[in-house]
Amino acid sequence: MDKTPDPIQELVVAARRKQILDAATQVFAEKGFHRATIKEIARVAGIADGTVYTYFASKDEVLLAVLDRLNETTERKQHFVLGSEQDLKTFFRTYLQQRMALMWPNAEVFRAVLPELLVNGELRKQYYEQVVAPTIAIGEQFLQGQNEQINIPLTVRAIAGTLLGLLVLQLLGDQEIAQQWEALPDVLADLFFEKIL
Amino acid sequence: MDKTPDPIQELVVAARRKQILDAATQVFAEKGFHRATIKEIARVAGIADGTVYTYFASKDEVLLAVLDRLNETTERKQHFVLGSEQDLKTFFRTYLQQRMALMWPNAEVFRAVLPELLVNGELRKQYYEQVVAPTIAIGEQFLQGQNEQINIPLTVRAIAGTLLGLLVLQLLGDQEIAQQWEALPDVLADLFFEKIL
Amino acid sequence: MDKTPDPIQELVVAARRKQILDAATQVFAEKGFHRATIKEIARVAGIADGTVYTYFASKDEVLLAVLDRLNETTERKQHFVLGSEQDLKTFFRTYLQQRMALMWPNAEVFRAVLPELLVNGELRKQYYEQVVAPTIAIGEQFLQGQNEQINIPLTVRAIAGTLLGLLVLQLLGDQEIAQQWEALPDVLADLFFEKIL
Amino acid sequence: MDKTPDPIQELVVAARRKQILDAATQVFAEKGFHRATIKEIARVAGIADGTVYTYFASKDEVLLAVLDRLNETTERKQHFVLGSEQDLKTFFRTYLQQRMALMWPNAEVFRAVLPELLVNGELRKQYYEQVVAPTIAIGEQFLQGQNEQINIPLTVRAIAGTLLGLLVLQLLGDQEIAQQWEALPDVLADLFFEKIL
DNA sequence: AATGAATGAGAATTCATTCAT
DNA sequence: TATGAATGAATTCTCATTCAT
Repeated sequence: MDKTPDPIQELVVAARRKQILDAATQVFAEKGFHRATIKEIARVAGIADGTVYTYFASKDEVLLAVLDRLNETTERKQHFVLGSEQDLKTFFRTYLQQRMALMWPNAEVFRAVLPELLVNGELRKQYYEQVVAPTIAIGEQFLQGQNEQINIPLTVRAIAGTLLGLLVLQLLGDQEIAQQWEALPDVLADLFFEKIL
Repeated sequence: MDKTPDPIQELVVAARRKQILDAATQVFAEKGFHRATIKEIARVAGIADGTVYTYFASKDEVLLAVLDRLNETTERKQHFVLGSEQDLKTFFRTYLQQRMALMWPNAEVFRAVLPELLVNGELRKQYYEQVVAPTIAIGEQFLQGQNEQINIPLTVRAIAGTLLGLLVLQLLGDQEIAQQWEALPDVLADLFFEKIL
Repeated sequence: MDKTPDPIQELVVAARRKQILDAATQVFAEKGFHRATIKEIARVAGIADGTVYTYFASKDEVLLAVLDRLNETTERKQHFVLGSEQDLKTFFRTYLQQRMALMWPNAEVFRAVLPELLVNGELRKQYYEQVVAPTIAIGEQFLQGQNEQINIPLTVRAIAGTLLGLLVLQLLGDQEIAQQWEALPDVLADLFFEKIL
Repeated sequence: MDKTPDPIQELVVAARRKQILDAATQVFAEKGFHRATIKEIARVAGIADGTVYTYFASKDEVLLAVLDRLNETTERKQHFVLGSEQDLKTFFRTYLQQRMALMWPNAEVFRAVLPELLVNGELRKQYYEQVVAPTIAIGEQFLQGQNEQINIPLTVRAIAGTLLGLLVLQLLGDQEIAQQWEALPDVLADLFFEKIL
């Protein structure tokens, strides 16, 4: 009586979900969560309005799923980095490159998600615990033992904040960042590890 | 038929506008732009729904005005800094202190405004030109001639981004930043001007 | 800041509520609760859809209010009877006349309300406690001491049920009852108090 | 091209219809016609949504069929009574016992069907002609010649109404009737045939 | 025949905006 | 000018029904 896990069905379902989430991501990014309508998401996905509700219980769930997918991408690829260790600056630059390779392509998703994240307490909490806090924790572990003098929590947050802030700046319309983003890892590595100022 | 510029009237009008904008700022910050209703803004302002439309053409205009007021505050107080010059690090720390004294109290307004800024192209452009671009320009002027080696545009954006990113991190629920924000100028000055890592 | 009880406003509000409830009663009676739409109720009331929600929080509340109004009518006029006492049969006939004078004009409201009453547990409970139970209780008090032999609870329910059943029969399309309803008090008085069968 | 009346097929079809009608009866009784969904009826029947439409043209048809089945049951078993005749009171009590044995188990079906009956003119007409009118006619025949004084049509309707009303009272939540329903035939026989009041 | 995903019409509800008082 | 009731467009979500597999 229960769900027989038909592997073909699962593929179809996964494909449909992806189709809807892709559409939702695009429409959210263009219009923001509230101005986006199920009608338009369905239109972009090339399906009927009602079909969205076969795969997601509500518009909120669609947003959640968009967010989840973002996390999954982030999490899955994060591991590569942790093994390779050299001097801190080189490591940092490599880490940045990878981090940014993940963030930048998803910049537009961010535009879609950040607004709700800022305003929706429940969502925010979930995102902070699942994505932000772990990232910061990793950074804090790294700085542990590096330098006794520094305020580790704030320093880590400053560095994480720099990446986040640059992303937001770009979303706010800054062209320079978009154009030179490949140069950013070097610039930031210099900024944080050399006495350039 | 022309507008008689009655100075008393103007005062009354200004006071009413402020009353509405204060309420709007608060409600936008609590609920975000879309979830905020004119009814609630009016309620918080202690006036009738319709009265809002005597002073603002639409809900969008109210948001615009909230944003404008934020800009004005920022701009007006920005000048103070420019005169006093000492060594760069000290100056930077002082600058940060002032900048943050402006930004942090308005953090919640940011929560309300940023989502719309990210999503509303018109608004975004206006904000970028009026607030972001000038700020960056000032930074670029400062770095000009400091150090020939560095990528000035990106470095300035990185520094500005750090502030912005820390603000967003805080809005995303980070407690550490909120608790230690007074320590931030020192931490950042060290991070950028000393070789601490 | 709170509600200033403006007597004129209250009249207007009461009139509007009545206007909506009249329309709702009619549409509920014609189509039943579920098939009735707010759109049609508003149309019959001669107002816009949204206006209904100025006076009632939801469609359910409209039904509740229709029901309440039915109760009020019933309660208010019930008192007349209780004082006048003669022989039981005469009293019963008089009581029936009054009861039916209340029920028959509201027959169509019943058609509207009964379906929901049968299906909606919450509503049903409220209706039973507020209307049915008190009516039965009154009947039981009357029979108390009349005749020791009889099963008072069931007898009272049978008599009340007869009235209710005749109403339902009529709602089911019986013409005879509708045509002769003025003869019913006599017929029932004979049926219950004379040995006619 | 013609329909081949395969007897085995017919059995299968009949079994499926019963399966669906049983499920529908249950779900209608629980939730009422409108709140019941084809999805749930199918789930309870253990089949797919679409399959319902292989056996019934629409949700309305399912209701019709539930009602029809109710009628058939009632009609089929009604005949037994007509032969056995004794004194009227005894006969009446016996008749009641049988009638109630038919009605009470189907009380919950009534809850589902009555609302639609009250509201749906077509259904109502059909039900009245097929079930109510014949029952009343039988009663009228019985009273014919019993007593010249009485208003036969109304008296019969009163008696039938009593049964119907008691059923509705029970559906409205009355516990007493449900608990004592076996005593009802005696109570009613006394009420109608003895001068107890 | 059976399935159940897809469809899309339709319903309740919200809320920015208008306008008579 | 201030009011707040009235408006009705727009939105989310439901569910009877269809139809390709």
